[in-house]
Amino acid sequence: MPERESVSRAPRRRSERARTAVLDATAALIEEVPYARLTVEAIAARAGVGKQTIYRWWPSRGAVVFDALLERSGGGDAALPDTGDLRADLSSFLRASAREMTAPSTDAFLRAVTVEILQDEAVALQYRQRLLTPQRAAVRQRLATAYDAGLLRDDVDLDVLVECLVGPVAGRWLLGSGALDDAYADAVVDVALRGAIR
Amino acid sequence: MPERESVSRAPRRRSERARTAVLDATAALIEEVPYARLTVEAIAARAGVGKQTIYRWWPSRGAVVFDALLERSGGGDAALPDTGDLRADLSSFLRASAREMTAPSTDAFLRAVTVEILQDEAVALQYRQRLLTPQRAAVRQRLATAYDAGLLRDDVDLDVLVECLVGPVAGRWLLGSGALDDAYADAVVDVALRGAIR
Amino acid sequence: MPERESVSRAPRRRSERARTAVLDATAALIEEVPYARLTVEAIAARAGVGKQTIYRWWPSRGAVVFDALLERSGGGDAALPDTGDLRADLSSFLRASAREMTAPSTDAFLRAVTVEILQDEAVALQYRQRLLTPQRAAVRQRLATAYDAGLLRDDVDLDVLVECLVGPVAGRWLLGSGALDDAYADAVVDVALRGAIR
Amino acid sequence: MPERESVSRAPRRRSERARTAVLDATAALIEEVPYARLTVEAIAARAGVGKQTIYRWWPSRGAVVFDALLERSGGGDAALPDTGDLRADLSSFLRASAREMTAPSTDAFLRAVTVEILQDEAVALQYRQRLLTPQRAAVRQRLATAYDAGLLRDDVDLDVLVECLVGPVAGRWLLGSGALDDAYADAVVDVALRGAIR
DNA sequence: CGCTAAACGAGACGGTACGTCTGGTCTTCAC
DNA sequence: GTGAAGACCAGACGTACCGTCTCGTTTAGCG
Repeated sequence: MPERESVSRAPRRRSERARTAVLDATAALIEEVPYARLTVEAIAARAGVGKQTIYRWWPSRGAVVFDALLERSGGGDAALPDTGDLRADLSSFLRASAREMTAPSTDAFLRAVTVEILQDEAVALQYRQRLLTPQRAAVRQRLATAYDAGLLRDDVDLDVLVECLVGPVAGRWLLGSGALDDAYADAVVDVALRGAIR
Repeated sequence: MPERESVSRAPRRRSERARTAVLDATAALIEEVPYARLTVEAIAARAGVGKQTIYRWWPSRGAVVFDALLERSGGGDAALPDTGDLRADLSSFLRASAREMTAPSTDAFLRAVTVEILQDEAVALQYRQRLLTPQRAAVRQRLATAYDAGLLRDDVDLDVLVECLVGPVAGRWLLGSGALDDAYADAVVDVALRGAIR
Repeated sequence: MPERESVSRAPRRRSERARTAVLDATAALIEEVPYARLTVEAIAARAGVGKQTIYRWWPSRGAVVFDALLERSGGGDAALPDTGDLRADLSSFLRASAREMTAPSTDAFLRAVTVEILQDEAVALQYRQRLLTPQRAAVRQRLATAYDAGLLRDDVDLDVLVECLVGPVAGRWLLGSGALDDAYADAVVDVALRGAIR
Repeated sequence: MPERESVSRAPRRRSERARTAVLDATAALIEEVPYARLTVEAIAARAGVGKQTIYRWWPSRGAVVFDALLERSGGGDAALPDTGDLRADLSSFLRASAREMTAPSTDAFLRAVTVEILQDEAVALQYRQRLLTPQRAAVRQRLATAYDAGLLRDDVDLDVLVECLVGPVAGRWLLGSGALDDAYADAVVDVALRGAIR
């Protein structure tokens, strides 16, 4: 079992101090400056680190940013609670997601990572594997429970259902096409769930 | 009624030749080079135009790219056809959208514009007003017809319904989390529509 | 006999107002901004004239500057006074020249024109013909009078003598290698004249 | 005793290779293109150096050009030979100077530096200190020897005498007002010296 | 416990592109 | 039909960062 997993290369005699300083500086700067102006030099300066130390361990700015997001999200693979009330569980999850996404700090981070995802397939892959998949698996798990309990239609595709819940919220966040509030979260749950329950 | 509306500034004695050359060059380059390496200098060179001519009429690279997309999308406010079969109409729309998004040319353009949307609220606003809103209005119109015909539940929010159709598809495109094929389009229509019909 | 002579092209139906405005603006700007930053655009703007009007009548910035100097110097071909005292006449001439050259306004103008002379043979030629030669002729004339009166050695070359008077003063102005005061003017006259008188 | 002194800033961990390449490229270009079209970019390109490397160590194009001249002139503080014949020594010095100034390569360099001297007092100061003063001191030294030997008049100012020798030659070079040949050099020596000897 | 190799901070380097400024030309419109 | 206004193509300006490459200086692990 590898001790550290990330987009950065394998450490040999790596300074944990430097690594942490870089990721912290990155997190701080992401919230302070527009992402287009977030430079590796600024990260290095803020972290009190040589540029080479960054380029030694990360292949690109995007990788640093992604690692910073990883560090921040921790495991993130917390399963959805199961109160027995599917609609309520989904609603509280989607409400929490929406709330989180609109927090300035998360918003800035997410924008940065999304920009990288759009331009670098390697980051996109990492994002899917290490953040997206676990998150969706958690939702899917809750739905699977309901499915096994016979609450959902036989012909429903759980993966599609997950995306029908998460997609609209992500869309609003990305495009700013409307308020990302509890009401919206619930409305999405309503539509998706009504289309799935037996 | 203004003759030309875009994110570029109001023209005074502007060269249409230069304007067109810039947008064409931009469209061509977007498909040829990774967006991160699409430079204003390259656009100017390709267009046979001075850099100043670009900076005179557009505030940023993002604005040029957005204008190029506008030019490309033309009106784009084509209404959805109404064959009387709501499910079929939505399905064919979503299938077409998915197919369009995966075309390399559109994909590259969309990635570029999305990157700008994420980093420049002015572009995001323009995108919403001039592309997103008309497109969604078209879908909404088709749904409204069905609603008026009493096919949909009384309590359904048409705007949310639109997003439940479009959001998941956009999500897959953005994150590459699965195939963007006809089957997926239909599955989304199934879930969304089953949750909306009376 | 041409009506106007200068480095500018031949007039056809030229606006005297524009011509004067350009030369005045040039003179004003030469004193206000470092010559390296004196742009044709600035002259045009200051003169309330289109750039094309300048380029239509003058081949280069240097030509404008030179014309402005011409306008300023007027004829300039005033002969040296002849009080009968050669040394006194030369001294007062050289003193006046030195004083003139150190006046900020003349200094700036002279620097500008010298820069052009160094880089544009056409300007250099015009300068020699229209300003330098008349000035030196005036000095030479005074020396010739003395020569004819038998005051100077037979073998003296009057042209060289003129340059031995003017050269050192010009050198000090150009290089700032010492004070350009009356004492220096007199000292130069002393050396040159003592080497020339019988 | 500092190892290198110039208008460039103090080196810290400067690349001698880059420094030399820049000065060599500058020297080459000065002879090839009119000074007005000598750009920093061209120097950088020719030297195989980044523009920033030039701007890091020199404050302006003029400073680079001056440094290139310094490099070229080497010490330059060679004393005048003393054959015992003052007139001959001065004559050969002035003839050599005149010949040197008319060599295309030196001429181009000198024009460039003079343009800078006229527009940048910092360059003018450096020129006086590092090139003009040593050169004049050499001439003055030869004159002083003659003075101490009682060959010159008591009341002669050696500095003025130096300028009466050098000034006319410089004037002809600057203005192109006549041939810069041996005859002229001798004529100037004649006038100046005849005005100075006892 | 001292050697040695690496990782480190610093920052110069060759480059690329930025956004601005100006040169000189060409076009439009008012007088 | 000239001249002001100013857009146009071109290209240099001086700056900001890129990613690479020395520099000496820690620092960690092995021998």
